[in-house]
Amino acid sequence: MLIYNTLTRRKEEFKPLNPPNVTMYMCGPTVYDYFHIGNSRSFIMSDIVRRYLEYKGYKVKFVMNLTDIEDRIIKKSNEQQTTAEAISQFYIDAFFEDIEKLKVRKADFYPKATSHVEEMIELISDLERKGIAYNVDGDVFYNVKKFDGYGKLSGKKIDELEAGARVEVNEQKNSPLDFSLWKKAKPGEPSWDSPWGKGRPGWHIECSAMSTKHLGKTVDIHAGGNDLIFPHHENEIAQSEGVNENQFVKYWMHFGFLNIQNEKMSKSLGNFFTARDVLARHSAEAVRLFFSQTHYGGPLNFSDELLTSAQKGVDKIINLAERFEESIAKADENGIQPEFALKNFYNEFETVMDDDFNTPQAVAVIFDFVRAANKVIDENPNLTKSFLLELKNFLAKTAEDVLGVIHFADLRRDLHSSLDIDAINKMLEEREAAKKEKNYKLADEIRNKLNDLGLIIQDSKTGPTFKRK
RNA sequence: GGCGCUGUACCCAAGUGGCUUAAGGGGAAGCUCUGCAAAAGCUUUAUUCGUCGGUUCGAAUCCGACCGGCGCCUCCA
Repeated sequence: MLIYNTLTRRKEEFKPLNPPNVTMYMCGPTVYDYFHIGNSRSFIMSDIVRRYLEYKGYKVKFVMNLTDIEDRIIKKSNEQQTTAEAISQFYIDAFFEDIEKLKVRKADFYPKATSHVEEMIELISDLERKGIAYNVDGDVFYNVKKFDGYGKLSGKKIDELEAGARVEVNEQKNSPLDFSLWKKAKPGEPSWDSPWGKGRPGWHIECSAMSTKHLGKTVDIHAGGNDLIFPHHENEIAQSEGVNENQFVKYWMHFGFLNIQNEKMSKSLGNFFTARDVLARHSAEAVRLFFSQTHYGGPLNFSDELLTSAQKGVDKIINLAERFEESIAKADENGIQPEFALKNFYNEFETVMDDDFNTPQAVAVIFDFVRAANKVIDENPNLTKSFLLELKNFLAKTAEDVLGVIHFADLRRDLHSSLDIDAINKMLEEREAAKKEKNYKLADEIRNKLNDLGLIIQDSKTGPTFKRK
């Protein structure tokens, strides 16, 4: 399978270090606020990458960091007159709630920055010993010129960056490009003891330290949003490879932005919706299908209309899933087992996903399957149970397990929770009777009543069925 | 200024040299089924891929120029 590697700007054959094991590190949230729907794109797409690797038989160890010490957290804690810890814990809880609602699978481990200060100090000390880091009165900086490969990920050259001159001027730094490894404590800030005095770690150092500690010196995949390429990931490479001679990351993956009216959605521009706001209006499945319908690397515009269209697509898949559930319940092994190119659908799905996770084409394969499956059910009233189960399994393995755009367990729950099935069946029988007497007025009245209960009635050759609106 | 992404139907979007005289979803229109609906199926909806040139037997796909949109270079998924 091929993965586009930001480092080489090419699609490369994916060869993990120790197959079938795969190590994957994803840059997680800074927990100073609820995350927005743009952030969700990275979380969901990395989730899909991880799920597909598992589909392929890899054993993935997936680690996502939680940045729980950072300027914005400190600022908020001062504003609210509480501790940084209280702020970060509040938003960590919120993060897990939202991630669960988005049906993003939990990482194997969520290391917190504040639990790894010791490891970060060690790493900074190593850099200092090697003459790469320098201490200026309690602030420690990374000397960018001491690392030959600086700029290799983002394609930047040190000279040009300096010419750019948008870098903040800090008299203490040797060069404006040098970045903070350790920040000297200011009054009222949380701090830790270190060889350089009280202070707190810089932002970039945490990922180097935690990735190495939990996944080893070389990680197979390191992922994050496009905006992390520079400086964050560039600096991670400088830190980790400055200390360890071996390669820090084999495959760098970066996710495109979610835009609003062609502008990047971001907190600073104020043009964002939180994930929880969006999930109040749309299903997680619609959000996931919406993201899956475009390639992970490019930009994508967000709007409620687009999510509504995605929901229509989800409904189409759900409809088929419900047909499966109903027909499987009724079916046995006395029936027809027609020709069906199931193997081709699997092959197609894998071929396109193997090509750098081409989820839009994978979605297309699923919709092709939906049409073909509907057709075979239409044309054959008595299919065998095993045949139907095989078809259902395709949806379960692709649409559910990999893309997460449908969930069979939710279907059953939706149908059977908080509904008086007996009463509904009784109303349906009355309606059938009315229909037989051609008392359509009464039949429609009953249907309207069921509509008011939130049910959609569908007549079919085998009798009426119902589903939730 | 440097680096990178991007322009395909009414909307979203895949495809990066012949398998595609362009997938899939939404929308729209017609038909089948239906008491009517709904669902599903079938059919139709880009001779054309920002513009202009070039390379090639052959280009949406390669090259050049131009026009337009966006991002990073500062915290940001």
